[in-house]
Formats: sequence, C-alpha cells, structure tokens
Amino acid sequence: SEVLKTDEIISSSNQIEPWTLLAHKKPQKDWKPYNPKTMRPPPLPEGTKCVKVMTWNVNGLRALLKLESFSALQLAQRENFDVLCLQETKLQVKDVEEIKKALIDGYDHSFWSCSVSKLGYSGTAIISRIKPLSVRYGTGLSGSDHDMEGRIVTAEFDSFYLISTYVPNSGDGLKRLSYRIEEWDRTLSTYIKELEKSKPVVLTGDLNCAHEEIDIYNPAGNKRSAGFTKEERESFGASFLDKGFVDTFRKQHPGVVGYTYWGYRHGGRKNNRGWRLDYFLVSESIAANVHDSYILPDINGSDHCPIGLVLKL
Amino acid sequence: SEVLKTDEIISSSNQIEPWTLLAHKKPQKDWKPYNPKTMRPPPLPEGTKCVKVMTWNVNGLRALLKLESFSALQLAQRENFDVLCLQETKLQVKDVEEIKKALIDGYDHSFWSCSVSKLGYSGTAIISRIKPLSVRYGTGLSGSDHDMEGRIVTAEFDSFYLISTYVPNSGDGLKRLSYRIEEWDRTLSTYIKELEKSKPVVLTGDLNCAHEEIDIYNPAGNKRSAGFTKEERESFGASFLDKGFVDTFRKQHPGVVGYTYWGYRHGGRKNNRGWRLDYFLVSESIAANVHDSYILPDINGSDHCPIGLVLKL
DNA sequence: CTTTGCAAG
DNA sequence: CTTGTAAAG
Repeated sequence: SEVLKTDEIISSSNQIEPWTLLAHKKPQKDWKPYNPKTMRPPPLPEGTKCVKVMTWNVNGLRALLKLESFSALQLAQRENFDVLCLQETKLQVKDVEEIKKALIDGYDHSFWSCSVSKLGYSGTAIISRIKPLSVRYGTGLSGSDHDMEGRIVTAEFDSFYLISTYVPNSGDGLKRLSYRIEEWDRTLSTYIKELEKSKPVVLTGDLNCAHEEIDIYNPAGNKRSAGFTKEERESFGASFLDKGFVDTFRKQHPGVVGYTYWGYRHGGRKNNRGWRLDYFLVSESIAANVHDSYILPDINGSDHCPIGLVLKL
Repeated sequence: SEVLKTDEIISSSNQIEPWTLLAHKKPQKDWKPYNPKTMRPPPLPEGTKCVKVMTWNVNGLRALLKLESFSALQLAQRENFDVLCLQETKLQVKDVEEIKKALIDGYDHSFWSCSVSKLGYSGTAIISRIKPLSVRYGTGLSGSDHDMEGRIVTAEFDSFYLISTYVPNSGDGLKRLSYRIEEWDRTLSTYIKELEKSKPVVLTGDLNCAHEEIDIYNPAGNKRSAGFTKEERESFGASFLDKGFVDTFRKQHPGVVGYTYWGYRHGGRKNNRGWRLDYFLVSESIAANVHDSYILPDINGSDHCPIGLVLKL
C-alpha cells in the first residue's frame, strides 16, 4: 500500500481508504500504515479453542443504536465475537434495561457500569455470549471517586479476567492530570496485579493514552495535550507495561501506524489524523496465545473504531 | 369542506390537508375550519395603498434558516410582505449580525431584541422593507424584568405603530402565571394605550393565549394549561379587547376554527390539534381598514405557522 | 464537531 | 418532540 505525505493526503481523492494513508508528521522511513485487509493473519484452523474479544468506545450508545448505519448486530455478524467491551456508553442506570432489549440475540450476559456522579457521562459494559464466572463493578480498592464514574467492569472467565475500562481523560488544561496519574493509574495498576495473582488478565478499552510517537498523528504538536503528555506516557509504561502487561497490537505490529481514534474536528478521520488510544494489554503468561490483535478502522458511528483480539485458549 | 370528527380524523389519510379538519372536541354545529385556499378575499385592486405585515413565532431562527425546507426568502416570494415580525428567534446579541447576512435582500431594515437574562431564550424582531420612523426595544415603562427578555420591539411607521411581541408563557405548573397577568399584561396594556395616544397601533405576535373555546382543540382538557387558564383568557379580554383593540381574525371569521400553533408532541399538527395563539390586534380606529387577516397553516419549520394582515392605508 | 443532559415550550 | 444552552471529549 502506498505511503503518502501529509500534503498529498490533503489533496488525495476519497477513493482511497483513509486508514491506508500514513498521515503522520515526520514518520520514520520504516513505518507503514495498518491495513486490516492485508495485515490480519489467516483464521485459526476450524476447531481451535479460542475466544474473540472486541472493544469499542462508542461515544454514546443511544446515538449509535439510533444510527443503524452500523449496529452491534452487524458487528457481531461480521466479526462473530464472543465478548464485546464498550466504553463511553453514556448510559444512566435507569436506561440500561431499555437498551438491553435493543441488543443482539445470543449475547445474553451483559454487565453495565454507569456513572452515578455525572449522569450520561462515561460508562462501560461487557456483553458476552459466554456466561462469566463472576463480575465486578469498579475495583473495590478504595472508597474514593474511582468507582463513581462507571469506568471499570471486570468479568471472570475460566482462564482469564477481562477488564473493560475507560480511563479518565486528563481534560482541557490538564486539570485532571494529577488525578489520572496519581489516583487512577496507580489504582488500576494495583487492581490488575492483584487479579493476576489468581488468573491471567486481559485489560482492554480506551486507555486514553497514545503511548509512543508512532501512536499519534502529530506528536510534536500534542506534547501538552491530554492523552500524550510525558506524564501519561510514562505512567502508561510504568503502570502497565513495566508490570508485565503486553501491548498486543504493538507486539504483533512493530513499526505499524494503527489509530483507533480520530477527533471529529477538522475531518480527522477522513485524513487519518488519529491516535491509538484503545488497547488490549494482556498478562505476559498469555501473550504468546494471541493469534491476532487487530483494528477495524472502517467502522463508523463513533470517534473511536472497534479493535479486536483473538486469543487461543 | 368536509367536517370530520376526532375519530375519523385519526384514521383519515394524509392526503387531506390537516388544517381543513375540524379536529375540535365538542365543536358547535356552525363552526367550520379555516382554509386559506377558500377563505381569503380577492387581492386588492392594483395600486390600492396598503401594507402587508406577517408574524411568525419561528421557535429558533437558526434552526429555521438551516432547514431551507422553508426559508424566509420563500415566504417573501410567496407572500410579498412588507414587514415580517418574528418571535422566539432564540438569538443572542452576538449572533444577530451573522443572521442578518443570511436574510433576504430588499428587507434592509431589521431590529432585533434579544434576551440578556437567559441566553438563547425568547427574542423578537421586526424585518422591514420600509424604513421605520423610529424603533423602540422594550416598553421603557419600568425598570423590572419586562425588558430583559427581548420580548417587545416597536417600529413606528407613518400611519401606525407596529409591535412584535412574545408574551411570556405561564410555564409548567403555572409558576409564572401571576407575573404574566399582573406584571406583563398590565404593562403591555398600558404601553399600547400610551402609544395609541399619538397613532393607531398594530399589536402582533405570539400572545400565548387561546382566547375562547373555539381557539383551542381541547378546551375542557386545558382549563389549567398555560395559555388557556381563566385568568389568562380574562386578562386577554380586559387588557386588550376591552381597551378597544380588535382581534382581526376573529372579526373577519366568526365561527371559524383557525389554529396557529400545534404542539410537537403526539402529532398535533398532523391531526390539527392546535391552538390560536398568534394574533393581530389593531386599534379600533383602523379596524375597518383590514382587508385580510389570514393564517398560513401549510408553512412548516416551527410549531407555529405564520399569520398575515393586509391593511389598507 | 458531536454527544450527552438540562431548561423551556 | 424540538429548540436552545453547557460540559465533556
């Protein structure tokens, strides 16, 4: 696939699928754009025991379901996932039952964590066709804010814990940066290490951090933007990677630019000016079981696209 | 034109123009629905000196202009009015200049009164191709709330004053009813009588009151609804009609059901379940000059439709 | 730029 | 049901 420079991209026709454009400021010469059509491995042989997990920051589930341009149903049909993790559902507790009815058949187990402090804000979920052994909302680790905003739900399966999380944005003016680093990242890190004592952990969702320069369209211009500060990037490394969690997409695709988020402002998606904010981080003990960690950049309906993980069991 | 009962209307095909339906609870047998296609007088002979004024509660001017399904331009072309009065522009002072640019050519004189207490609330305007002799915003009659919500603008022409007004809604639970009656209606009544000392007055706009049972779809069910309380109806009579102002539509069309407002909820417009809330009230001294007081129920883009007045000079 | 909730009608 | 607003991303 052809590599275009910024200036060429701006004038390029929209025949080209945007995610095949390397719209990166100062790309290194061996970087190439992620293309799900050419970079996914062949499917596992029939009968191989595996689980397919998907994650999507939907930026308001009501709006997404209203759209119908892309429903969770179509996603299920196309990808045949076992479990779907959602972030930014923006649901209130009172709306959950109504929304459940609008969901796809066959995924009878769904677990919804809603913000109780700010209505219609944040919110995470796990929707599964496999019944989990147990479910936890929040971390249970402290009596503070952490568990008031519906940012974590954990499902325990036979061979791993699955965590769907929406990490707090550091906000305009980075006014929530210190909370994010010192409270949130620290607590989440403690939580996953605690769980890992009994089983491997799959941590997924919108981690609200582009870890390296390769993970963001314009690194130089975003050094003080929420999600790409030195503090957040270092904390991402220290809290998760240095604790033995593996960034599955990066491991599988070193040198590949694969965004999962494009701001709505100024045609970010059309020009592939994006960020990689959504991840699967897995315990080292199961990192070798990952068959495919992939991105579906052509799925619209949110400012994030879904990502997936095929894990051999 | 055929008179249908409520039950027939509900099942009637939408071939029928809704405003030709008499969807009135307990209509009297001599009432008939207003139909602009059959009930407007022939145009005045060429060269007759007259002025055509229109009034429209647009329920947000930005949204209306965005629609383009019906622009002020089309209204001008169709009706060839001289002056257009608007209510519920919902404009802020800072947006007025931008909006002016989007308006029709040939109407170079426009005067905008915006709420300064609540942003994007209320707001009235007069747009004219005739240059007024003078313009007043508010009543100037008291230092109270009256003039803070952009509810009155007055233009003085050679032979009459024209007032575009948006009378305060009494609100859910009638919490603003006493303000509406004791402060607003009283002040407006004083103001128009004061102006009338020098010239006849045309008071137009959303007067937020269905005066009689004939002016509302379901009178019995709305006895305590804002706009149809005994208090508002009596105040309408006492403040305006008893002071010598003539309800031009009712004078021209006694026994005719002509609504100007249909709630968005439950298909009010489709079933012609409406209210007559928008009026031209004119000084007795010019009441005989009214050639036509009419309603344009087929014009969409707001929960109110425009109404018009052709006044011989 | 888009979602959410909210006030107001 | 629809318009505005604001906060948030």
